[in-house]
Amino acid sequence: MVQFVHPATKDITLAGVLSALADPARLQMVKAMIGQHDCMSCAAAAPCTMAKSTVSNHFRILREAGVVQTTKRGVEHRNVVREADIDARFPGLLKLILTHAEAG
Amino acid sequence: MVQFVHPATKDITLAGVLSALADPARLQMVKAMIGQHDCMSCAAAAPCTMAKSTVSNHFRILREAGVVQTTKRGVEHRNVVREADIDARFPGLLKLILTHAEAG
DNA sequence: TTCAATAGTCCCATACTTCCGAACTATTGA
DNA sequence: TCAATAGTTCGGAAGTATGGGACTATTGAA
Repeated sequence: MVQFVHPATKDITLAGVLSALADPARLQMVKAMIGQHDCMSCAAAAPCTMAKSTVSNHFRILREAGVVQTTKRGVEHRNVVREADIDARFPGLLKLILTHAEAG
Repeated sequence: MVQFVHPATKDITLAGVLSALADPARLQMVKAMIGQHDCMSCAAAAPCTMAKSTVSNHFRILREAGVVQTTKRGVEHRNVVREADIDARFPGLLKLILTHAEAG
C-alpha cells in the first residue's frame, strides 16, 4: 500500500528552499536522491555518521520546504525530489545549485 | 580615509552563500544593496524594525560568507555586494536567486 | 581642544535550533 | 505472535540568533 506521509505540502518558498539546501548534509542528500528516482532516506541518502533521529529531522525539513515528497511503502519511506514542482516555482534554481554542488 | 573592514575574506562557498541568503532579512538587504552601488548598511539596507546589533551581526555573516565587502568611510560603513566574485565562483547563482526574490 | 552626535561593534542574557540517544510506532516476514 | 527493520517523537545538551546596553571611532561644531 502506497500513501503520502504529508499529503498537504505547504507552498514552496525561496527562503524555504535556500535554507533547506544551505545545510551541507541536506544538500548532499538531495544530490544523492536526484540521481536515483526513488530512494530510501536513511540507507541511501544520508551519510552513515548521522544519527537516525537527525536524518529523520533533515527529511522533515526537506519535506516542509517542499523539496522532497515522501511516500510510505511498507516498512520504508521513499523520498523523491520534487524537481518539477520546484522548477515550476523557481525555474533553473535547483539545477543551478546542484551543478555548483557538484563542483564542490 | 578608505579602508577595508575585513581585508582577508575567506573563500566563497556554496553553503556559505546559500545560508547567507536563506535568511529573509539578509536576502532583503542584498536586494536593497544590489540596486545602488554603495550603501550604508543600517539606514539603507536593513528593515528599521531590527536592532542595530542584529543588523551588524547580519552584515558580519554576509561578509564572512563573502557576499558583501565593507569599506569604512568616515563614520559610516559602506557595503557592496561582491557580484563579480560570486559570479566567478558560482556563475548565474546570485542573479537567479535575486530574480526569484523579486517575484516571491 | 573638547564635546555631542552618529555609525557600528562587542558583550551578555535570553530564546530558539540542532543534534543525539532512547523510547515509541508501524509494517513485514518468519 | 514475535523479532527485525525503518522512521518518528521526546527530552536534554550544545550551539546559534536576537536585542539591549556599553563601548569605539570618526566627524563637525563650539
